[in-house]
Amino acid sequence: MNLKELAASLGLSQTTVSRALNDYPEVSEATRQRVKEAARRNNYRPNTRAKSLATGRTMAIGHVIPVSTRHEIVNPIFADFIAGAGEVYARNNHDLLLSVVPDRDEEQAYRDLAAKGSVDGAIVHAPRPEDPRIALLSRLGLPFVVHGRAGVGDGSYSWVDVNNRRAFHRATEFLLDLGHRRIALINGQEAMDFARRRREGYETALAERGLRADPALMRSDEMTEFYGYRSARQMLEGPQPPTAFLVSSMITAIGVRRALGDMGLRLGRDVSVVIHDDELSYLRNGEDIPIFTATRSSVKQAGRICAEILLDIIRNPGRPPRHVLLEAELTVGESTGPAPGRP
Amino acid sequence: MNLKELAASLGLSQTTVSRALNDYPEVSEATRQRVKEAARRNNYRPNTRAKSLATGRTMAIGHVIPVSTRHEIVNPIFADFIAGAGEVYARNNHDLLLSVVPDRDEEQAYRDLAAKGSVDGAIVHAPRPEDPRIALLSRLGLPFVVHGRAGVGDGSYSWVDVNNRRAFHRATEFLLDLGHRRIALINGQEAMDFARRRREGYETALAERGLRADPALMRSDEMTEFYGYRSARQMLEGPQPPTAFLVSSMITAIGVRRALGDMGLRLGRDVSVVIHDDELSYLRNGEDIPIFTATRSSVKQAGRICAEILLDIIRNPGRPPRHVLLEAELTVGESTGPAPGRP
DNA sequence: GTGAAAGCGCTAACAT
DNA sequence: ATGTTAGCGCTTTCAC
Repeated sequence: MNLKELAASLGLSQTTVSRALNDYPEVSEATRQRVKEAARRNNYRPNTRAKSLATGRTMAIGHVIPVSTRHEIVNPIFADFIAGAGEVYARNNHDLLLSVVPDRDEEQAYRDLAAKGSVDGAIVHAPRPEDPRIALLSRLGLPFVVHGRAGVGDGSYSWVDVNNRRAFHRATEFLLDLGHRRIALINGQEAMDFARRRREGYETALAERGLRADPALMRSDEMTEFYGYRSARQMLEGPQPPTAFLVSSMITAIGVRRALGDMGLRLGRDVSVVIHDDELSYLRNGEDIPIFTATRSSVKQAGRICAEILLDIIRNPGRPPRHVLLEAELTVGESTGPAPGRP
Repeated sequence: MNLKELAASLGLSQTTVSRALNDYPEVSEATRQRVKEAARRNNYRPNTRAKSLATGRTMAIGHVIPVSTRHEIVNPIFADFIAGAGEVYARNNHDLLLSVVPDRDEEQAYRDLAAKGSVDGAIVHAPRPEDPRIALLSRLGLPFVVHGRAGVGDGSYSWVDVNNRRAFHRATEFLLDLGHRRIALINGQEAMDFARRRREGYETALAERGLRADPALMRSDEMTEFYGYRSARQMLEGPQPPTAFLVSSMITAIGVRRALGDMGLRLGRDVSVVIHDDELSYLRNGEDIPIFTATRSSVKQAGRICAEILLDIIRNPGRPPRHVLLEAELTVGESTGPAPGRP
């Protein structure tokens, strides 16, 4: 059923029906009721294409998900973020347009979104330092919000990020307080902004206690299970093994734990592990994770906030950019132990 | 730049330009070249809204992702499936419209997609037995493909599924061949079609060797890590512990492995674990998983196939429904061992 | 308070 | 081979 038919069935003009449905004040209350009731009865929904053509607003937001040409697997972060954002869109009658593109032609994807006029705004995922997409979107005049930061010119656009620096700072402090002195950092690729910040937090916390980060205890790579396993084994078999690990992702932490298992080491007795990740609520029930910061649910929250800011920007252009820094929760589980040989 | 402006800049009518760009045969080759070149230069993209209004085709596919009202986390399966489907859409110039809805009003979401005319077809995720969405979509006349099966009337619509029955049948046989007799099944909720099929495969394989499934070794629940931990501990502490586990998801398997670790049991020596899951390529590098069937990448493949079938249905209405049953790969890792006390 | 008519950007039937 | 025109379903002036 379309507007024309609905109007005909009511003996009214399309105009009046449209106005009634869109809550224009000049329609009489009686008419409005009658129209709305009929619309409900007929499960009438205005055709979004026609509506957006007429209004110039698409009521849709674009998300561009880069998929690695090297891996089959998609980062589950995207799923949670999008779930959060999708919630907000649904509440605000917006659609979510998802473009899955090989990571090399991400830019063209944004260019297309703008040129085809299919969205009112876009979300930028996984920004890299000096990310060209940001300049591009500014140039195109397409409203956008970044999940994370690109490092430079962060003040000129809106972003929502987790306070990675502080999360790792606090986690490191926590381990230091337990008496640990040799704390390993198994980090993500430093090409990613968040990994750089995590390292800074870690190094700063050490420095504040007069300690220097030991390069032998630091790794930076793509966060796979095997990377965690390999790194942990190498370090633990080294001359001065760590007594604690800071790990950047759950899947990598699983690898670390496998290494511990293979070497007969036990969490909370021989070694402590801290994980910063956004997937951990998966494991939470089990309570076997000594400490962790941030959860995948906080990513969902980031998705919600990004979406809300973007919708706000679209509704109120010209406002100054907004920045939200989410604090990661630091949770301490039962099996966290002091450094071996300490009280 | 829109069609009008492009046409004006070329001194041609909109019609000719439109025809040239859409490869209509009646345009002269010279004109076509000239038009296409100008379009390229100006980064012209037809406005999708206008186009779909004019053609009646939206060139968009809807995916409805139900999010549990109980959990924050989104099943990563969706992400991989959508990545696969998205690839196909991109190749075929289709958009992907994602609706994130609370699992209780999924049906309304499909109803809306149809009424708002925002998509040409839809994918049905995670079908349940006698899923009402299937009847609904048939009634609405919206083309659709189901990822999985709803159990009854499977012949009447198109679906793509993994052969869960056979996967579990083979995995069980494999363990039986290793000498295992007490094989535990830690399954998903039987409200899900795939879980039922997995159990059938398991039971059949046992029956074929004259064994009966022991209810004490079977569990069915939502697949969390703690569920795996709890189930494994209970069984292993019971009077007749299992020597092998068939586990329905990676995260649950992590729980099982934690239980083994806590009890001082080792994989491939004391216990074997088989995992059927779609997330396992995560762990694959590490090669510590004795056996597994299907991988998350096969879900991506399922996404591709679903998308291709759907596009085909849209292009060629009235063809008989198509059914694709993907065989799960069965991979055997190094640490798979014979049943304890056997050669 | 309601309606007629124009127009959003495109395609497609109908000229020529 | 190219152009004119109508129309997709809606919103939005403008008129009454």
